[in-house]
Amino acid sequence: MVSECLKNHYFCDMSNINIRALAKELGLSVGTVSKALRDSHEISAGTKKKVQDLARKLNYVPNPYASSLRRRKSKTIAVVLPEVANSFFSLAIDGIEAVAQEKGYHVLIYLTHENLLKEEAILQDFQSGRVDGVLLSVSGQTTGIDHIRDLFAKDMPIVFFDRVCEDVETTKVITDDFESAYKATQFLIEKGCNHIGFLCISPGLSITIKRMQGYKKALSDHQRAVDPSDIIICPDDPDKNYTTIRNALEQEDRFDGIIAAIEKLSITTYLVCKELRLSIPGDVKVVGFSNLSSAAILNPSLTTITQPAFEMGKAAASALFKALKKDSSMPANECIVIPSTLIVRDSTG
Amino acid sequence: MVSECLKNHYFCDMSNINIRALAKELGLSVGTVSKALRDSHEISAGTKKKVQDLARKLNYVPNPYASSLRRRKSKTIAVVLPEVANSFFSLAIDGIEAVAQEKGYHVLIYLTHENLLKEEAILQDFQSGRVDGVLLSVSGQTTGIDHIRDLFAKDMPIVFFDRVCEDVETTKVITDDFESAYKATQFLIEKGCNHIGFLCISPGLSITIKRMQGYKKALSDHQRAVDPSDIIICPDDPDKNYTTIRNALEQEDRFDGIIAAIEKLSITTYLVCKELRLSIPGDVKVVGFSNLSSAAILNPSLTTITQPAFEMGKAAASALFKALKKDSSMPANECIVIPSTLIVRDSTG
DNA sequence: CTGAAAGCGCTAACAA
DNA sequence: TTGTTAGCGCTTTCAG
Repeated sequence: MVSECLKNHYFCDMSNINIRALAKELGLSVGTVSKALRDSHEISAGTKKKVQDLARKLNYVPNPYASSLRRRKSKTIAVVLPEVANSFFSLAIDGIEAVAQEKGYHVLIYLTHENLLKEEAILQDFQSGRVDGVLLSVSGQTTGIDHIRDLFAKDMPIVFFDRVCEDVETTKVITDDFESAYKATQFLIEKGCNHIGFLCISPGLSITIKRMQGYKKALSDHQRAVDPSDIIICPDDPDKNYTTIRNALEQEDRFDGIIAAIEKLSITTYLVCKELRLSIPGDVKVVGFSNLSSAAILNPSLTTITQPAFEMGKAAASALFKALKKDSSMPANECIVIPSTLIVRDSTG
Repeated sequence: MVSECLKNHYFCDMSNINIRALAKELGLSVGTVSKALRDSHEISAGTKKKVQDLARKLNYVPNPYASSLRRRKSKTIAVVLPEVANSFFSLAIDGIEAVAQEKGYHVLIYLTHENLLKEEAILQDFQSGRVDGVLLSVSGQTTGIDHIRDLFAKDMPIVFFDRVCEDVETTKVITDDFESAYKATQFLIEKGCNHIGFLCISPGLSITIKRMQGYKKALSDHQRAVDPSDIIICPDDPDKNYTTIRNALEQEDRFDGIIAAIEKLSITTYLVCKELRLSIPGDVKVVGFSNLSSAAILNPSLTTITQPAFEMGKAAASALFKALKKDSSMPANECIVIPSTLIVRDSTG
């Protein structure tokens, strides 16, 4: 029977029910109760049941911070991203969260807004042991990797996804950026394009480099000259990149084919073409790296290289949890490649 | 000078530098160091400087869990959402994160996937004190609110945004759903529509109800009968809601105007119209509640009611932090309404 | 202004 | 199988 004392306590502030209260109530020690709650094999079935029943009855919820402090494990991972208002990252988060929820982990989210200083500050904080592992897609400004190495050197498991750093020896989940860009470029060549532009944003990013390489390789494999001025590096600002793309398309010898290496650049390209009354695909054919759910109903529908965002999120999270399980072991130094799909629609004729 | 002992320790595992190590090194007590680090007024400027300098030099990072355990504050908030692969919620997270980062708070993210059981489990966990406050946008299945009340009753500050529960006396950040739907409906009437359909998903949701009321009121204010069968409740499944909408548009007396109360239903409507060779806006005019960045380049461009998602996220987070600052006080029982904008484009002729 | 000491709630040796 | 105890690292009285 529940004592008066405890009852009152219970009605006053349920959240103050702790292991000690349960122990006192049952005439057991805190150690026994702790083990019973964790379903330890060294506790008798009867005791376990009594403890668990009372815990449920009193709505006992363990204090995660006490547990984390003691066990040096937080059951929490961090996801560090450039931004979230972007279909790729949104879907990736969905995938990550699905796996984390299944494993009973909590997910802290941090946005760098493509700012290296923020990224550094965020990773620095993880030295505190706030999280057990990190899923990271680096900012567009991230060239140096000291801040990542620092954290990694202290045995923090880090798994990269999409925007990776080759130089850190850990698991990286990526899509086949080189091949996709190659395929897209080749496709535009086959469709008769003679002057194919490559639009990108952060030129230092792994994905940008790979995509650019795929683009260049496809051109040279098809006996096309690679003109550096066909690679347009846009500023990461909606208005400015509108101007940049507009300038490019106002040239005498403008592109008749465009590869937009980033989702938002496809949209800007469409807007510029509308403004300049250039027909897609008549005057310019467009392929975009994109996960837009609305790609099919754009005007015209957009040919995309669609990345397996959800799967990449899941794969990254799974790789991290694999490392966390056999604890004190770091993620394998491997690259998991999940292929993208070229979905042909009307923007390429 | 740093002692040999500490030096070795330092090189082995930086993260094990704690307050005690700093204290020992400086010949101070842990209490003094703790206060110096928190810039307490009861510590001399000289001592503070010495402590802070050493902390920086040794790259000391405080253990957040020890601090949380002791202070019963986690400096962490939770964001509980139905999903994230959705432009509204993505933008809202951006807004929330911006405020949280500024205030030095951490953000845990949880997705309910529109599932009430998950929502209950997630909120139940918060009883542990894992977070200092909760930003919540309820699932489509959430009709009962006992799980929310339970948490709220234990003094957990909760701020609702977008999908709110009227019955919980706390801050709610919403947009003017009734007025927006009214405006959209009126606009379609003015454009000559005689048979306006209202497409929605979760009929129990505050936003759905308000939008539906706005739709009905506009109809009756313009002497139109409100036919319940003009309100189409779609299942929350891409394939099924395609079928539902298709059925509706295959009727003899099909709609000549549609209000899509949810972003994804606009996209489905477009796909169905394409399939059935119905012209937008010729045969059917469409207005969608949507934050799609691609709305302007759809075929045809989509007239939208665009919600101030980012601002709503910021406002909700700000309201929560306001309550957290003057601690032990709960968020005001008020409704912050941030208006949406009707952006007229080609889908309404 | 600084130090000593008592915990926050939980876990994990080690004893019994 | 259960109990005892010593902390995890930090904060916060209260004394000095």
